[in-house]
Amino acid sequence: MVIKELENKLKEKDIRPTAMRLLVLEALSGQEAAISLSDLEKAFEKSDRVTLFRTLKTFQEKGLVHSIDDGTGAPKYALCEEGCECNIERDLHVHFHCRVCSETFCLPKYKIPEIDLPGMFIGEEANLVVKGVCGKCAD
Amino acid sequence: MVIKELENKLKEKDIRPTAMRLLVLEALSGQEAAISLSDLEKAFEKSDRVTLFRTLKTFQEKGLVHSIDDGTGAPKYALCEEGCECNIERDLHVHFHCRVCSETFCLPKYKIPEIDLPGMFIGEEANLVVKGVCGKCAD
DNA sequence: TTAAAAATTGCAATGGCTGTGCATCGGGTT
DNA sequence: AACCCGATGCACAGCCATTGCAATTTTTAA
Repeated sequence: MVIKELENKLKEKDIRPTAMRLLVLEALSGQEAAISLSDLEKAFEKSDRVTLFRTLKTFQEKGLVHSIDDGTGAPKYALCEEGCECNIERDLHVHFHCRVCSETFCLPKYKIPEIDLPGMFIGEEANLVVKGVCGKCAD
Repeated sequence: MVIKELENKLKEKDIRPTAMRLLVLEALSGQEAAISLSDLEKAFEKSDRVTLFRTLKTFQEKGLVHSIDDGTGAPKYALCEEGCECNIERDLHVHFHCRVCSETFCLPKYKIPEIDLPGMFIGEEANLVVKGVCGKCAD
């Protein structure tokens, strides 16, 4: 049963599986692209914005999702992949933002290259967003 | 005379040199780090936020400054350097954001490496922000 | 030099977004 | 069953970019 799988996914991360959270997790699972809080709100018209906000916050704290700042002003959220180390170390993978459909994709296979900074700077994390046109919008 | 230099800088970029603009340009010139609209507003308490906003927008359109999204929610602005091609092609250089003093620096010598994207993605520009601690705050 | 036109500026206000305080609800525990 | 604690929903505050409009300043033209 699919609901069971979602439940387990939450329990694995030490998140109490409420109805709301199962729905949000399901929505995130069905998405290829990262989604913003507003996107979620549109998908769940019946629910409160703040609840969704806090749900995402909880997911993030527990390491179930990571947030992406793609420069649109609104953070986007995506499920962490198997090997996602976004909460352990720096978030290393590249994100792609399509200027046509405004969707943002994780490119987990593409890591951010090391940057040799000038001596006085100590780098801790890095965020690389490539903008352009995605496959769906290119045709 | 210094004012003359600032004036020329504006005229070069086809910007009409008003008092406001000269002051903003002067403020930008004196800064090593990139500054936000709010920073500017604090420096010019007598002037209106919207005017400063539009001044920066004009500067940006004319290629005098470029804006940086360092993930703090508020865009920051920095003067374009000699070889800055931010409006011609993609903005290639790296920015550094200090989590202690919240300042953002341009690292014009550090270019964003080319990323080989999966076939369906067409990259047009890229934004790389490294976060950490700057020299002033490291001590 | 003066009048008209255009650009700039300042004020008021809007809309989008994150985030907080507080009361309520519901599920789990004793 | 009574209790407790976390989750939820509502109201609201705060920050930011952005627009409309009127007043002012600067440029252009006569």
